[in-house]
Amino acid sequence: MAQITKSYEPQEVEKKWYADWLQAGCFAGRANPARRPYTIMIPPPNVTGVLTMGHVLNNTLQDILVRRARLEGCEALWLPGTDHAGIATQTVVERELRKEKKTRRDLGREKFLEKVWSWREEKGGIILKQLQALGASADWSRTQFTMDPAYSQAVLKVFVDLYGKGQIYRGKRMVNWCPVSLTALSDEEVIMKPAKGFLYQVRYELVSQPGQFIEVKTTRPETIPGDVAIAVHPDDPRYTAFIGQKVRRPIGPAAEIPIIADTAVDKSFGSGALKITPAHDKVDFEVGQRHKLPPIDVLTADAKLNELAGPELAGLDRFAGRKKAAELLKERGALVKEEPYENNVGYSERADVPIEPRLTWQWWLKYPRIEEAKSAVRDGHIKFYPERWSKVYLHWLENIQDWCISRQLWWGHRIPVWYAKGLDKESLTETDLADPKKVHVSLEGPSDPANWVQEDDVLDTWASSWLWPFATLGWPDKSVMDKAGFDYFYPTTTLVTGPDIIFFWVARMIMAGLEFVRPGEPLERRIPFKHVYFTGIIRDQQGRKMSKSLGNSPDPLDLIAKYGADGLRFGIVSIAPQGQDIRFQEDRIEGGKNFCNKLWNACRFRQMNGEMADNSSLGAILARIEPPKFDADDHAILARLLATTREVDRCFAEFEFSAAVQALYGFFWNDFCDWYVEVSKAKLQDPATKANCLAIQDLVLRQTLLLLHPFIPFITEDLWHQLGYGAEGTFLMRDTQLENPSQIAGRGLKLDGAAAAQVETLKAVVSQVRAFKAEHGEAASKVSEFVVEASDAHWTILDANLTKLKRMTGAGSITRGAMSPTAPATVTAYGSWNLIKQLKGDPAAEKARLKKELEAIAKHIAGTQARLSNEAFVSKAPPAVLEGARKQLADQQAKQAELERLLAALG
RNA sequence: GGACGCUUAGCUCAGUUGGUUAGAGCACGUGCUUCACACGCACGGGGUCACAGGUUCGAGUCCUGUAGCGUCCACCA
Repeated sequence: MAQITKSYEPQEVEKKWYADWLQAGCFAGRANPARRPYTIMIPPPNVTGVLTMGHVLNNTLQDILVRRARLEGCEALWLPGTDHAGIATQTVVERELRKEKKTRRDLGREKFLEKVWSWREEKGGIILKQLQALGASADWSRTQFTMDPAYSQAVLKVFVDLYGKGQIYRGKRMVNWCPVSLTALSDEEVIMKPAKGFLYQVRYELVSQPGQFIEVKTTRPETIPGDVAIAVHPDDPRYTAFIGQKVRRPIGPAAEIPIIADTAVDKSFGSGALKITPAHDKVDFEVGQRHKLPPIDVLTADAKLNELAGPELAGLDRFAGRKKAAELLKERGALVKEEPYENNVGYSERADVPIEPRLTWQWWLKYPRIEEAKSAVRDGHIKFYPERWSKVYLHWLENIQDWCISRQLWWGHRIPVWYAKGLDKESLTETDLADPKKVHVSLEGPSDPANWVQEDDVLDTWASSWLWPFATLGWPDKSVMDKAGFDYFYPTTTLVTGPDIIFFWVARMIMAGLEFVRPGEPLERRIPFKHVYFTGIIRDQQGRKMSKSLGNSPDPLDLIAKYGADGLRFGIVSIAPQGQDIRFQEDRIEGGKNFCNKLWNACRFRQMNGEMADNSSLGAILARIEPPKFDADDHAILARLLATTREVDRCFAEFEFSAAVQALYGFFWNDFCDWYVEVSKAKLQDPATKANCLAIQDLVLRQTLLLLHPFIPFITEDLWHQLGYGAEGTFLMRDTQLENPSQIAGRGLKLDGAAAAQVETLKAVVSQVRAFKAEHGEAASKVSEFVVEASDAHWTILDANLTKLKRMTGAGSITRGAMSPTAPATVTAYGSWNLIKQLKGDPAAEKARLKKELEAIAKHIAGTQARLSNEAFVSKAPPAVLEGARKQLADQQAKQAELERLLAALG
């Protein structure tokens, strides 16, 4: 066996093991009835994306879950893939085209799509390669892409199916229009942002009473040419007389428009009168509908004013038009007032410009299974972690609106609808739409394609990714599903994602699963996943979201190069408590690396301290352990090992990853390295205790590697083999099962519970003695001589641990005897320790020190006594607490007495 | 306007059902090239747990309110 190197160098180790795992097919998930399935579908990143810190966290957690599942004996499937990301990808390619001074229309649909595909060939999958560098144990042979032929078939089938069920319809309605991307957007893709502007107070002259006006307030004077009415509240006494009268539109084509009454008007806002512009506002549109007032659209698709806005405004961009309209109003004396105003404006998420409410023909989806989707979460078939997100989810479902699923883009799934040639698509009626001679909807398309024209629009990306949990397993093709193990792996076990896509993706997947999978079967067989773990968002030091545009996100690959993939994984998980946003700190990643190095060196220490014995199985190690030779430290370390194992179990059950990491860190670094390994140094010198001590180390290291493996897979796999835990050709990650503590405890080991408490006390004593030395100017490494005055019981304990204690306190000798009154002493839980090298201690200083300590203890005693003399406390506190307080008082008083005795001895 | 989250050491954060003197990592100070590890060891300084009330024998923890920060939802032009 090769000697373990002095420090851990991750690069070679990571490369080697990832290649070996791939080579051996360790990541494959295959239906295996002998095991429980554990399934995770990756939230598919954008196909042309690159790895961000958010991906690192998200995918590390998924990898942790599947690796742990494997160790628990599950058949784990982590299915990877990418999303075609319609708008995002198309935007990127169009930007490239613009460098050549071309637009997608110059190329035409077909050529443009070729370009996108070749872009995808070039950049696609980079992110998956990056995930491999992170150690992701996904089944790459199953990699899916939402534009793959089979996946696309599933998407189109769903469209046809829902259309057949009447859940999908075409309608001319108000949509959120992005004037840059030139497409409709769903409500979820619109972000409300406060925008600074002006509130213009405008007066409209009454036709019948010249010189009389009605005033309205608006932020968008450029849409006045599109006004079709002025609305007031029917119950507003100020305006009762105005209802039914007409006013003149102050700018744009001359027109007389009516004053109408509608309850949508808020009496208390502004003047209480509202201009009605049905083509450019959702509420106005509804009002217009109610009053049968046809909309006048004064904007073009890219948000310039058109000829309907009148010659003064036509051709202007909407913002220039706004200024111009205000000027025109002023000139005509119609502008009463103009005041700075801040209101919320909807922005296009992708293009970051204000969206326009726009009346267009679109395809709409009435969500299926809304009620079932609610109960799936409400009744606990799907559990959210943290639970509070379920409230957000339910609230959204309560207020759900039809989903605009068509996009005026080219990159995406083209909608499987054909219109009869020559049909005027702009003026379709309900009857036309229902007529199969005019509108054809099918997977195969019409049999006489020459007579038909296919719909130009494509589907919203989310209208493909909402099928991810089952379309990736071959749905709806029965033979592919069987091959993929659909029956075995669905429903998936856990979804790991960010709360920012709870509506976009999570809720929709739930509805899709309920609608399409295993129709007629119980809800719990149709849901797409059982657990949803919502990660926090990674922020920078200033608390800003990490994003490419801000450039505040470190490149994960740089971090891997610097700290190793394991270091990065350990670090990121340790700062990611459940459901809380994370402020990224690189020093935590460094901490991860340092932990790996610590682990490495502890194994190195084991290897340097004796021949490796039979480590081939847990049983083999347990057979080498000799319980009769156990001392308190042996009992204590194994008890802590079992407790840590249980704690990690609990953490996995409750998705508390950072708590698991902290538990393992504390156990390994503090309990094992700082104490057990240190006391081992004495035990290893003694042939009588050496073999048992090494066996215990082997047991602890083995279990620690198993527990740590999901978090830091590379180094644990490597050390697993270096220490002989795994045979050649086998893998920790694939061929090993995590045994639970009761099994370990069940192999003839009776752990003494009291030993742990004794070790804790010994640690405190050692710590106190070290501090005592430091206080008196003796370096920890300096050999000191101690005389201890202790009770028989305490001395017995000290005596039993003498060699270790000498090493831990840096003592040449620790003897029992009478104290020197002049040498400094410290009162510990196990006797008073006298530092006799300092015979010439300064009695005055020593006195002062003791007095200070006495003062402190007196305070504590007073506090404890006060509690104990409180009648209510004594009668109401639980016995354990009461007893604890009494014992505390006794200890404090004993210490006080001892301090007083020392003080008296000083004279 | 509604909902949710956060506020604990200089920084980033833990703190399970209320129970001794509130913890960790980093940073800081002192001392250590001790035969696993300086990516380390030992010791130390540092907190009126945002604020104000309340419940309780006992509150960082439960309740009410206030403030600040953040997120989401919402058709006030």
